[in-house]
Amino acid sequence: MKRTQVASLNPRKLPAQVRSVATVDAILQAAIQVLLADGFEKMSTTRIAERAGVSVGSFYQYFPNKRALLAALVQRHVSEVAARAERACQAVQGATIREMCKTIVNAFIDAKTERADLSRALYLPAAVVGGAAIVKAQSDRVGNAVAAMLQTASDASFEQPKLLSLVLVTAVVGPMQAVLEMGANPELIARLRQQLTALCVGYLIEAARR
Amino acid sequence: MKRTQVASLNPRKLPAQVRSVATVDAILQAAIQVLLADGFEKMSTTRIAERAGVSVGSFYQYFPNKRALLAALVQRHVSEVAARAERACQAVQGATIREMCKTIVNAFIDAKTERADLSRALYLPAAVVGGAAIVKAQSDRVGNAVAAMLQTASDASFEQPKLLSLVLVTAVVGPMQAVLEMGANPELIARLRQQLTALCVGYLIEAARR
Amino acid sequence: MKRTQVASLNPRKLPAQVRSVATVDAILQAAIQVLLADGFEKMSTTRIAERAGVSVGSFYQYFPNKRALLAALVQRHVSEVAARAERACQAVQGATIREMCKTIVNAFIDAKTERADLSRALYLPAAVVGGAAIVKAQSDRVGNAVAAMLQTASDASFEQPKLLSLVLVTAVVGPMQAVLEMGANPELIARLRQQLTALCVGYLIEAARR
Amino acid sequence: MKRTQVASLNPRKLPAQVRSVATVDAILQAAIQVLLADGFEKMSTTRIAERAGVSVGSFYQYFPNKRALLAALVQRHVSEVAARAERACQAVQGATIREMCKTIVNAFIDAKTERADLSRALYLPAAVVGGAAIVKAQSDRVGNAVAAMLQTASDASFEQPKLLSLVLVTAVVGPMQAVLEMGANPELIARLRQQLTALCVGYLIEAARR
DNA sequence: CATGAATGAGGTTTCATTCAT
DNA sequence: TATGAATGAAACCTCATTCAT
Repeated sequence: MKRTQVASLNPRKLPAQVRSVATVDAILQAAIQVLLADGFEKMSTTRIAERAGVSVGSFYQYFPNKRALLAALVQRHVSEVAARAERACQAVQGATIREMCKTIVNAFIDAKTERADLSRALYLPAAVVGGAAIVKAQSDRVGNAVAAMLQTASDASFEQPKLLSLVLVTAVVGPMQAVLEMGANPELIARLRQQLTALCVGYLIEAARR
Repeated sequence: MKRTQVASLNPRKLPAQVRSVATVDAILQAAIQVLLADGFEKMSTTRIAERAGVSVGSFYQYFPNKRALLAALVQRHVSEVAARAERACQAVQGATIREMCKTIVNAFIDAKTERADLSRALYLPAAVVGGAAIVKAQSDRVGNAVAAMLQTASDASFEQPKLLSLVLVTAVVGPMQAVLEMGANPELIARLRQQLTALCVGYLIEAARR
Repeated sequence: MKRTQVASLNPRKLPAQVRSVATVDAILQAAIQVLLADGFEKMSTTRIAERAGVSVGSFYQYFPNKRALLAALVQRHVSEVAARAERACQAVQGATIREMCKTIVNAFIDAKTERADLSRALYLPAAVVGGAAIVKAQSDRVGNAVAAMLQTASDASFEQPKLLSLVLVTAVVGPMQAVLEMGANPELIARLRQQLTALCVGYLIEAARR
Repeated sequence: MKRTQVASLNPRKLPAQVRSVATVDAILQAAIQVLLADGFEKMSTTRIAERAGVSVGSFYQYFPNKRALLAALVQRHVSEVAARAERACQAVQGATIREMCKTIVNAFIDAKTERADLSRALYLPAAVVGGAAIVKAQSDRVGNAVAAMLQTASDASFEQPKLLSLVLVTAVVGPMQAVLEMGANPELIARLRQQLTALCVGYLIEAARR
């Protein structure tokens, strides 16, 4: 992260050829491996390239700088989680509040626990890369999906669906992270599902009441 | 010729003389200034010492390494926020659930917004330093206080106060962070107070119901 | 934020391209120059790289750390002296004891005086780098050659050739070093040749007698 | 060994008072302890002072700089060994060559093995401090004693006793060091006594013959 | 396009030495 | 005299990035 920070984070060129796609993918995979195996501090461009089986030069053919790689990494992960949540939202249109909450909480927990290690490991890269923005974008995306879903609830209606969704989505992350940090044993996860559902349901009821 | 580096994060030497205390304090203050003004990446020990008006040598007289300083910084901040929350909890023993939630949410938001910039800026140091542990410790502390408070609620009783408190405390952080990230304008903060209170109240009611 | 340092003394990368070979060589030469001109204490990696006309980065591309360079330096020197002695031993197979002693003493003195300055200067690096091991290895090598040679002596036979050789080889170093330290004028060197030969011959006769 | 190297190596003041003597001694002892326990690289003035139970300031009251301490350390050790050898020489005036050699070799080996660890550990300090000079001085001292002894030999007479003594004294060190490095087990030491005696006797006979 | 040797600013940390108290 | 906080030059080493081949 030493020299210039000016360069944009967009990929330097669109991988038109098949080989390019493969290379980019190899680099991203290698980055994850290095991150998980050696930690963020040891995650150097050289090491990543080595692990990916390409030269550092090639690395810079596909990413303008290291930040861009980190951003891509975070982007990919976050947006996959978001996509899942989105799908879950669409699947329960028209259901009851409780049904809705149960569904998306489960989707979220499943997505997170499946790649719990990566999730934790990406914490630092996200922070470095200004992940807030990326996370924000995806949160909004999920927020929109949630808002849309809430509008269809069979047993309640809401006045400020946008704000509600934001709170809902961000509130759920903290407890999840905490439990992941505590070691994520199945029994604890199970209780977390109940509690997060209760958190969401309770909030929505309380918010709807006014 | 380098030397081995075991080095705990504990302070290298407890400041005995008056001069020492001043030095340590100057270093901590300078660290915060540098972090806020130049950002985490530029936060080098040299620069901190310079800003503090002491030599690098003095820095290392009191901190075994850079991590230790970061840890101290995070520790100080987090534990002050925790202390506030703790005091708020004790102040509303015996009140209603709604009263309790309103009080601690406000205390939390006040503590965070007062030093909003620092709060945001410490995010990355915390991540680097394994802040999870520090945050966990303080969360537990607040969690205990919250649990104790909940036991005295005049209008409800709870079966798993520990788990409830954990979820409560960690759930509140995300929305706060998100709003801080969005620029923390007063109007938004005001709405956040309502929503977080609703979140907590709703959760507690929902949890008590079973 | 430092990283752990395990780092063996083995070269970090084997120079493949022509350019690399030149770089490594330039570094080794520069190291010797700095050692001789400025002394061991002033022999920093920066200074060496500077003198070699390369960047510090290049230095660390080929040597994992400073110790490794020192080790390489000592290794090269010691093993060249050893090689010479070895060749001398093979050249006088079957001769008389006196002939043998004269030959290897001369070979040893020649090798040492030719690069007398380097020999003296490498004393400290060797000590720092645990040169004992390197020297030991090469001593053994010479010892073996000497032992083999002794077995072919036309006028004597020995019972413990290994032990004899060890003593012989190590005994010869001290007086040599002492004379080097005294300024190594030709007249003194000449007398040293006689005395060391006498030392060796006398020892062998005395040892054979039993 | 950082700053000025100009300052003399002589003690800054003669310890006139008893307390002073005790302090100097404590420092020297502490230095040895640190050297043996932590190694030369970790042997800092601060650590030595700490171990000695005095402040760094006091350290510099008694030694003008670190080199002076090292020099004193080496001096003390080497001169004690020399004194022993000297006494041994005087004790065998008028004896036969073989008797003489046996005696001084034993004296030397005894002195060295008694403090074998210290002997090895002082190797590096000696090199750093220009121990050559110190060792030279003591070697000369021993050389003189040996020369004087040789003059009284009952069964031989020598033409160049000074040169002979120098070679004798320095020749004996190498094998000793080698054996110490190999682990110094008693059986090996015993054989070393024989071999070194043979080395000396053989040399003297050979030298006397001409 | 790929390679990987080269770069060098800059980071962290040590430690001999001084001097105000 | 003793203390130990403070100093700061300088050492080692890393790693994102470039560019000649």
